[in-house]
Amino acid sequence: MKIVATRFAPSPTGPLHIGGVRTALFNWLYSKNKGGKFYLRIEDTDKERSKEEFKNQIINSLKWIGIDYDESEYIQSNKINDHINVANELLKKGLAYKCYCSSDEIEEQKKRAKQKKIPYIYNRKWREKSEIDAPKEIDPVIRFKSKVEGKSILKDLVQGNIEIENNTIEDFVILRADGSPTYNLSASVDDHLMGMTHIIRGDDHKINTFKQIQIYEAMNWKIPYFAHIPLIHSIDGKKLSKRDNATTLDDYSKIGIIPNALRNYLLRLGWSYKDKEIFDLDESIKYFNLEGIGKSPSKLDVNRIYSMNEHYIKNIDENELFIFFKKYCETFKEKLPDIAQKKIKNSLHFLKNKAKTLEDIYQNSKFLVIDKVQIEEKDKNLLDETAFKIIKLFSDDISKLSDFTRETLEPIIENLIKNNNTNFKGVGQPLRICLTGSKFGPGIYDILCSLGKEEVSKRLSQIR
RNA sequence: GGUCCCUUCGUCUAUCGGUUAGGACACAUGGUUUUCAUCCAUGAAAGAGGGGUUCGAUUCCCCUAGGGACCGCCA
Repeated sequence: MKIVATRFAPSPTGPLHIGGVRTALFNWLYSKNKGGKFYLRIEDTDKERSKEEFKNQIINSLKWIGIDYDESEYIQSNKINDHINVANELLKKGLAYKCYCSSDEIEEQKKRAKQKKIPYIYNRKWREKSEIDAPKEIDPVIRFKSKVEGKSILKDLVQGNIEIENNTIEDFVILRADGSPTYNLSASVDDHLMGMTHIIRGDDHKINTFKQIQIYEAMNWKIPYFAHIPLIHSIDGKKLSKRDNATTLDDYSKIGIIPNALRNYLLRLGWSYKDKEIFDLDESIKYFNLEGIGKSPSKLDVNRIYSMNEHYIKNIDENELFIFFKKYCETFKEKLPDIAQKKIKNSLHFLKNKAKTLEDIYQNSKFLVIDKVQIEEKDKNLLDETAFKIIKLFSDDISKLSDFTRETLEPIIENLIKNNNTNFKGVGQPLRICLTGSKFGPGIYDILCSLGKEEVSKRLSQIR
């Protein structure tokens, strides 16, 4: 039994979006599950639109979410000669032919088909025609001789058997007039050369698969297994496109989504394993299979990405979380000074409890590192004379404290409540406002202990 | 227009002929709490419609409707 080999084959003509990442993830997980290989192939044969920056973005996205690939990226344009050779071989075998139709002629036929509302399909005009009749001024394209009779069945691992009449597949171009190979040729040749056993890709490739299988058959190559996964739709029910907003990984990392969470979300979008929702990396690999992939397209739900993120923020190891946070700040906010890092790291255990994203942690941590407390205008009137009195008393009380912990602070606050005939809010709220500038924030003991005695005294003394 | 695919709560999904159709997110209500959250409990919420097959259909088949993909000398 041959070792399982899968690949992800994006074209670097735009930023990789979340649907592509899911395809990559499924391929990667499948090969990991089977102990196989996973490759990245950059399909950069569209010279006009392929950009180095997109290639880098693709590679970085995969890296960010934790998908690694065997060997180095396979650059399709480096293999063009192999593709051309196959085209020539097909030509020699009589399984492909030169077509001398001008683009104008083809366009004309398409237009006419549209007017008559009949499906356009190339009329195979040059399939049997002699080249002696060829117009000199036209560089021919090479077309593949598709089957014209009978039916083909694709045994799809996700969709089941798909049957199609062969005459609906036209004699597709495999070599352009300029001699360059087209997608269906290049992809088939590369997949064969790279030894792919399983091709897991979006639903939108289904018709291509019928073409590619014919190339395999013509060349007498072993046909890989195919699995066409349903597409991800945006909330309006359409296929995600590169032109949609907020669908690249960068967009999610920018708002403070962590890779583990997005990976888990993407895994469960269109795939399931019983009722299980949370899959750590090892579990993803252990349980992933093709049987769990659903047949219907699924909609992207940002809400769920947030809640998944919240779950991961609250549950992953704090050191790991801090590494994500640090990286996040460096990339999207500011490089944190060591002292700020230390303070935040020590406070992560309570900061994370109010956070859905790394951005939230960043916002929540601000009170720790500011020089001077700015009290929000709307909260100023909450500080009345009683409040100032209590703050003064509190300051006096803690000045005698050698040990500044929850245990030593609790009796102080309880006494204040009792002696001033108030409740916890009467003490906690003014303290919180004076120390953080807002009436919202972490628990009062978390604030006090994370700031420390000196900083608390300093901030309280600066009031008024 | 042609070909192909899909259809269970708002969303992601479980169910592989017999279930009070389950879970998760979101939502609502209540509780805990020290503000905001968290957390806990409870609730509302689904088989597109119509025919078959069957003792029995969400599940199998057909039709209709709706949605989607593809129909490039792009990938």
